[in-house]
Amino acid sequence: MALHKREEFSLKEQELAAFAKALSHPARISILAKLAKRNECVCGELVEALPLAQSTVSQHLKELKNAGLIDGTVDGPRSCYCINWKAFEKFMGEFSFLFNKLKIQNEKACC
Amino acid sequence: MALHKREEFSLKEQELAAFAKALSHPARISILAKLAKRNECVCGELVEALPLAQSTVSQHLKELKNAGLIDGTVDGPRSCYCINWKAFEKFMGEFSFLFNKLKIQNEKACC
DNA sequence: TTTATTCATCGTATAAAAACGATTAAAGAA
DNA sequence: TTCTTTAATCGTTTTTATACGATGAATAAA
Repeated sequence: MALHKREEFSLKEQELAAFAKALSHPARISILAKLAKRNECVCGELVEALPLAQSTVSQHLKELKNAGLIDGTVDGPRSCYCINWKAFEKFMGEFSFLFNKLKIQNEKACC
Repeated sequence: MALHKREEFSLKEQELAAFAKALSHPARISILAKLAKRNECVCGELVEALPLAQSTVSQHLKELKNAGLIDGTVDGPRSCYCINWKAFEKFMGEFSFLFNKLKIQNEKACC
């Protein structure tokens, strides 16, 4: 019985988990890094640079887009993607808030 | 054919993805947050605080431990867990390096 | 108009994750 | 020793993720 229970957690927890999930595959990390460096930007370039089929890359791009981490624009027959820095900063900030802040208060070992 | 291709990416990309994967479930976010706040620390307390069965919580703890994000100590019949801040900082730093640094250079929109 | 090119989507197959109950192992209490 | 408590592990089921080829839609070129 695998009734998933994601909904039974707080919205903040679900949001952070969803963000992390978008980053949880090396292909998506690689895509984001390439977009950050601006070497590749168009879908076809990403396909060439990755060891995956075109349909698979397209699928990963869709997941990143659904998570709000990238934006896509249609440029004729091509699709161009770029990082949504605002979303990225938001999530990184929330992780820092949730953990780093508390870290300072609880530097000593626990058990 | 789902021959997974995680190995075909760089080690750094695989490491970051593995870190993100550990954070990709709200239950694990919740566990980490509780450990950070030090309200709960012992496995049994976490089980009470979460809407999951004991075996499921134990499984999530194991994943966090395998990812190096928490440490566990046996205390008699109990198990006590705490966050590995060093690992946490390492990964957060790498994400910042990979994205935030480049962000400064490429503030303008892409496409 | 016809033909390529580019990419998203669909359908499908396999692998991994998530969840639980049952069992096991180890420590403490009776 | 026997019983209880605590938590890890095992086995199983269901859901989700990953990956690809094939198809389709839209633009550009011939």
